[in-house]
Amino acid sequence: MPELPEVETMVRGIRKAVEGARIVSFKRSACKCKPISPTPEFSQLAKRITGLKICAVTRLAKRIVMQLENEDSLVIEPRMTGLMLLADPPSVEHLRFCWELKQGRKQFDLFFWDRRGLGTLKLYSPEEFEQQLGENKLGPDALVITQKQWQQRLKKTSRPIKVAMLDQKLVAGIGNLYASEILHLAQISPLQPCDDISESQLNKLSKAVRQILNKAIKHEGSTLSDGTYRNALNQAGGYQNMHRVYGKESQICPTCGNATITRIVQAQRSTFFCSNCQP
DNA sequence: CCCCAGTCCTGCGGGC
DNA sequence: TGCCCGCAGGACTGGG
Repeated sequence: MPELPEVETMVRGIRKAVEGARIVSFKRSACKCKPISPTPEFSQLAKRITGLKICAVTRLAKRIVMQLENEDSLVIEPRMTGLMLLADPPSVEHLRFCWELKQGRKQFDLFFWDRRGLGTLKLYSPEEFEQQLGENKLGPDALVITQKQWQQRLKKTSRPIKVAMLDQKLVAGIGNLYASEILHLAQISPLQPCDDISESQLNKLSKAVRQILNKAIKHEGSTLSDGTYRNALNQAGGYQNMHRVYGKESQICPTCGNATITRIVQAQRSTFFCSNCQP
């Protein structure tokens, strides 16, 4: 499921080809499943972006932002199963949108593919962008947040740390999979109340966040057994082979070799941890 | 304001 | 063999 590392991999995978390219056409795919409705509606959005140059492709938390030459931003949120691809998508039936792009003499396609269709596509003016995705809507990016900021933000709440880490207003970019992996490396129980976390634990946490996310980026993200996540060239990631706790219920903890991994449900989401390493 | 449960969406796997 | 149900978790919404 695309979290920060997977979205960063998508951005890096399309950036070179897409930055500086011009949108020749924008098409909606006629798949049998329920169509994704962009904002604004498709024909209006198509009219507003056709012919424009894409100046920059960046990541904002778990979103992909394509900055257009007229200052509008096209924002893609892959959510659970969305992919941005330069290569042919995994299947034709879940292809959602296609941008025909031209860079110099080269013409090529950029695809948005999404099996479950929870992904979103939105076009924002600069004012709308600030209103919808400004600082009060999203916390600091997980790769940039400092130990001091963690401390200031966590002391304000008594929620369990794992639940708070998924709150995008508190910190942006961490999702369910990496939250478990980060807490395991930091040796912190997912149940620990935020306002109860010690200085030395904060230090471990802020280091573990960057360590896990950077390593996951290096390995181009996690492709789970359903095989959904792919990079821009439709290739699987490699970080799933390095998971220590996520999806490992009842298996021996690879860190301590003693306890077995426990699965609990927090805020309706699975959490995996080792009760020995993370007391 | 804070927090939680419910909702969207599709494919898959288990139970019968 | 086929059907039904629950589950996976991004982010948003409504209500306590």
